[in-house]
Amino acid sequence: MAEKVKRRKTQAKTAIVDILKQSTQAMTHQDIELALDGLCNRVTIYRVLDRLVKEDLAHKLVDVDGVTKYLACRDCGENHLHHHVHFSCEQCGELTCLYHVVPKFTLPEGYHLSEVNFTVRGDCPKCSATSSAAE
Amino acid sequence: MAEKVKRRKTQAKTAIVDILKQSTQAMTHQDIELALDGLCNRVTIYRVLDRLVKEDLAHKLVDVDGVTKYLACRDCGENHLHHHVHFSCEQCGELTCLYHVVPKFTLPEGYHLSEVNFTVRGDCPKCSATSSAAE
DNA sequence: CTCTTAATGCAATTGAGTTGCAAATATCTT
DNA sequence: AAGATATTTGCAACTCAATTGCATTAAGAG
Ligand SMILES: [Mn+2]
Ligand SMILES: [Mn+2]
Ligand SMILES: [Zn+2]
Ligand SMILES: [Zn+2]
Repeated sequence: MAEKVKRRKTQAKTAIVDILKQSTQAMTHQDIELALDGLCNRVTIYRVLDRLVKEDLAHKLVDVDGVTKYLACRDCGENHLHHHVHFSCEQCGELTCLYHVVPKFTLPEGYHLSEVNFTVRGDCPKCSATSSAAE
Repeated sequence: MAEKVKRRKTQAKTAIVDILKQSTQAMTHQDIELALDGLCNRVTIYRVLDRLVKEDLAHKLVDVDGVTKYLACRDCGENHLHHHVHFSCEQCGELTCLYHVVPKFTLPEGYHLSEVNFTVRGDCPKCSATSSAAE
């Protein structure tokens, strides 16, 4: 029943994967478009990103403010679950994975977990350093 | 420096607060519009909701899929922090607060927390019950 | 009741994301 | 290498949530 689609290695896909891999933080569609500098069409970026997510090469995250961002899949293991915390900086706006911060919790009876999205907002080390220095 | 704005008690605001308070789950703008049944303009709903959030009478949440939802503020204490888990059902789509589920975690040095958004996706008790009964 | 200003309605606009379709191109087959 | 085939792309048009400007309405203070 599962349609087997033969993926192709294209210029746009290669470029986008490279850009995502080079970034330490999650990127918006717009970030990527800017980085690509006209290499391909806006729509193509959306479509490539969709494919990357399907192929488990990238993750699609929604930030606390509703902004959709993409992240290269690194060492996520089998299921590509993000059990760790994502940190969203209120000052510089960057969204990063805190791979080592894995919250502990227990769901009540009857709830069945399939995915987790734990985002913490605040000031990142960089920004809290500069803002406290300014005082 | 803080602008003191004198809020007014209007028909739209009262109705929207009532609707939010009666709901056990977070509601979208559309849900609210439907419940209001033409009582006021679409834009007014957006503006009232913004005000309610500013006045700490409601919370604005973004679901895992990017859908914005609103929730009446109940016993949130002083700072209105949602340290508990929000559960988002993949089947019925409802988003609810699991007030008793508060994850434990520790941020690394240098990170300063101001807000938390922890959403768990999966099947709610209602939906997991009916789907296992169907097998 | 009168005055001030917050709140509303309406029409137009923005911006992210999607869709249909024809043209381009990656990959497979001879 | 050339041809066949299905994927990928570009473009234009579209959808849908949310925002904005502005004239009008209506809280609520005095
Ligand atoms: Mn992954
Ligand atoms: Mn609250
Ligand atoms: Zn920062
Ligand atoms: Zn459910």
